[in-house]
Amino acid sequence: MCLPLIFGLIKLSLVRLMSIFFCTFAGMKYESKMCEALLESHGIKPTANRILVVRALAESRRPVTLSELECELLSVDKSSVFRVLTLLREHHLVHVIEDGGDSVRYELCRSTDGHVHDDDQHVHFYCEQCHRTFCLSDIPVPTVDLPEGYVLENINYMAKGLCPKCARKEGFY
Amino acid sequence: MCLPLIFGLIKLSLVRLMSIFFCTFAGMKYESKMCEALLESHGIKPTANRILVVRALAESRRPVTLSELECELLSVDKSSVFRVLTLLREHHLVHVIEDGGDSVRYELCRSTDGHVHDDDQHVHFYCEQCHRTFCLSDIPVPTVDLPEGYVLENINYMAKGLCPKCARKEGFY
DNA sequence: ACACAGTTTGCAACCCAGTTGCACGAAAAC
DNA sequence: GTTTTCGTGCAACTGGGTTGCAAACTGTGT
Repeated sequence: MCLPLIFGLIKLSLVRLMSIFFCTFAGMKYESKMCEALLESHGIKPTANRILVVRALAESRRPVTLSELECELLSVDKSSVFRVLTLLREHHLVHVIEDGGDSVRYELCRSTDGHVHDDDQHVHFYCEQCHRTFCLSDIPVPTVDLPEGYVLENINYMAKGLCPKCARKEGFY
Repeated sequence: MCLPLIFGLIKLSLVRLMSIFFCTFAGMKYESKMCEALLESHGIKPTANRILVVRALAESRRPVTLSELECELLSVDKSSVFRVLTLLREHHLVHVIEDGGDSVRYELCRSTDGHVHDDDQHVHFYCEQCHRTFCLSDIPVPTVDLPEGYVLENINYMAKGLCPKCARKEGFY
């Protein structure tokens, strides 16, 4: 499982320096600057780790788990990734989605105002065969009328079944 | 936390015998017989533990976690509860819902046919203040049109925010 | 009633994502 | 330059979930 043990051994600050180097290298610089700006606009000091985490989140097309981030960002310790994610969550820069797999997934909020409500709440799909979670970005979450008294904060809409690839494998089409 | 350590010490077969005794006592008998029938109708042999678990699920107005069941059914070991739940899930007698709390919750399916699709998929509400999960039984889950190729199995619709009681406490009303 | 095979159960141990305490190092404030 | 605060890595812990195994139970044939 992503060989954290092996790679853990070569988690040297060298790797970290390289990450920083690459950030300021060629086309990546802009990306990194954007992440920095994003962090600052949410009132978070843009440290190296935080930028890396935000960049990884921004670059991934799917919501990711803590351990996926850990594997991708070899230079950053799991606990640091966790703390960054917690911080981002508190500042409404990421939201979590639960797909019923073994761990929760994090996704960058696409909201423009960046505050309590996230105006990009879309439907997700969890494939019970390959255990991947898909963003159905153009399908907004349908709302319901809650009974009197409930105060809605957000909605987790998770459709489950077979993704197109697995459905084909199973002979559905 | 529900003192499992203390009570674990008095988990004697005496307790179990008493449970069985109470099941066949007065008004409880019918309840227990119903659970038995429910199990049998789904092709599951109705053992004492299974009946207890189903009964606990049936009696609870909210979806419950593994550990809640464990605390309630002192006579039954955690692993047995887990295995019963797994079995019930395989036979589509219970479904799981994820409220984003620390553990998943189990709920009896109200479907009449008892097969793959559950015709009682309703909305749930998770209170971020008191961490309770409510069944909004009369609100059916709204459906969406999935893109071509996806095969839908079921939907987890979890609204989050403040429950009426907590909303009042927070001065919303 | 008895032996036997298969099922169910409790116990203990394990797994692993998530979380926390702590001490070191970097950055900011003075 | 010194002090204070903040951020980080490391290691250990937590707790829900899961599994292996042996004992207890159930049902069947004799």
